[in-house]
Amino acid sequence: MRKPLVIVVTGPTGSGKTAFSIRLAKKLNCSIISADSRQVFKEIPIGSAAPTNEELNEVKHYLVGSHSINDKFNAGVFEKEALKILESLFKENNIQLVCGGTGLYIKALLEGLDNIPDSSDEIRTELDEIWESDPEVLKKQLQELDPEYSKITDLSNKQRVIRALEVIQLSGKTYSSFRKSSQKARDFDYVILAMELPREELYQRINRRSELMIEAGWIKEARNVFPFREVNALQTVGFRELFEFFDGRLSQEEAIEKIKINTRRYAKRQLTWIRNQQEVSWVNPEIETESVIKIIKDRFSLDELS
RNA sequence: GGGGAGAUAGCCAAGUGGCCAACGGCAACAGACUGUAAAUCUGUCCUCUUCGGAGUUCGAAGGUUCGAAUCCUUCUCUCCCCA
Repeated sequence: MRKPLVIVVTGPTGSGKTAFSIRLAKKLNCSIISADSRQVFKEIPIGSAAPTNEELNEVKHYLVGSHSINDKFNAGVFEKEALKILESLFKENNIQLVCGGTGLYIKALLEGLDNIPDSSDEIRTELDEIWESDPEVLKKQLQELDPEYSKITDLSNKQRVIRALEVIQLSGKTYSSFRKSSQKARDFDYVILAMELPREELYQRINRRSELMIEAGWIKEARNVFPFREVNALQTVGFRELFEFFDGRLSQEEAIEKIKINTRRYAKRQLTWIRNQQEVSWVNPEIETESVIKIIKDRFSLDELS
């Protein structure tokens, strides 16, 4: 018997992944596991452009609104939870869908993360304070403690430097000693479909969607989570700008304009990742599901697909 | 009609004789990415380039000067004030 198959639907924000994946899931009679680092949080469905309740009723979704912004959620947690869900879903149907725009999460699920110690808030806070007062201290420290990683990483990238030092503190070993980039064995095959749209059209969709999200009550949603503005889950395009609006540093119009710009920039980063980190098949989000199924059939010479 | 201010690269904007292809910022484009990833960071950004350079720019046209985005003249346009 052949291995189960995971169909991954990815693409930049606003490219139409959600609608596409729901169409495909209904055809294949399977569920959808979301690979989206913000849609997991139940407090921010509007701001993360999560599937609507109607959409959620059409197809069973996992990892959408399943966690709280105060929970710890990251690529490692995602890898573990998504694998567990997949395993149980494969008992019903050996084709399943993963849909999302968080490239790192998808990579973690498909290839696995190396066994590196999990993050520690205490150490991070401590290192963060040092960085804020003088980044050079930590840069030098990393160069001494892990010259190998210092060479390949960007020392002006605070998050990278802090993570490396964090791992060193936690383990007593260098960060580079953990980084094997070894692919973990997975008992499923996968194919990645990426939504392809002309850049101009994508940007127009993003602009329009930002307005719709505001109309749908995004500002109220943001007000509700405003007290937790420091949590990682809210270091997110849109919320930051709305918080600035609440602070009185931006007018509402300015905040919305900035949201559009920053969402476009985010989409661009996603495209860079997809283009260079993964091997994907580009498809137009309007494509007929029959054509998609044909692409997959051809790839895996599957006959049981109907 | 009279008086004043200003026109700089896609946008905002600094520069008031040589160190200016022109500070900064934004947008745009490209890239990196292993537990913060909707995060974080890097590069390009007048044209051409064998990346050493070469060529054309600072509203327009003239002029002064060894040398002008910067000084002078005229013209065009924009804004403000008084009529």
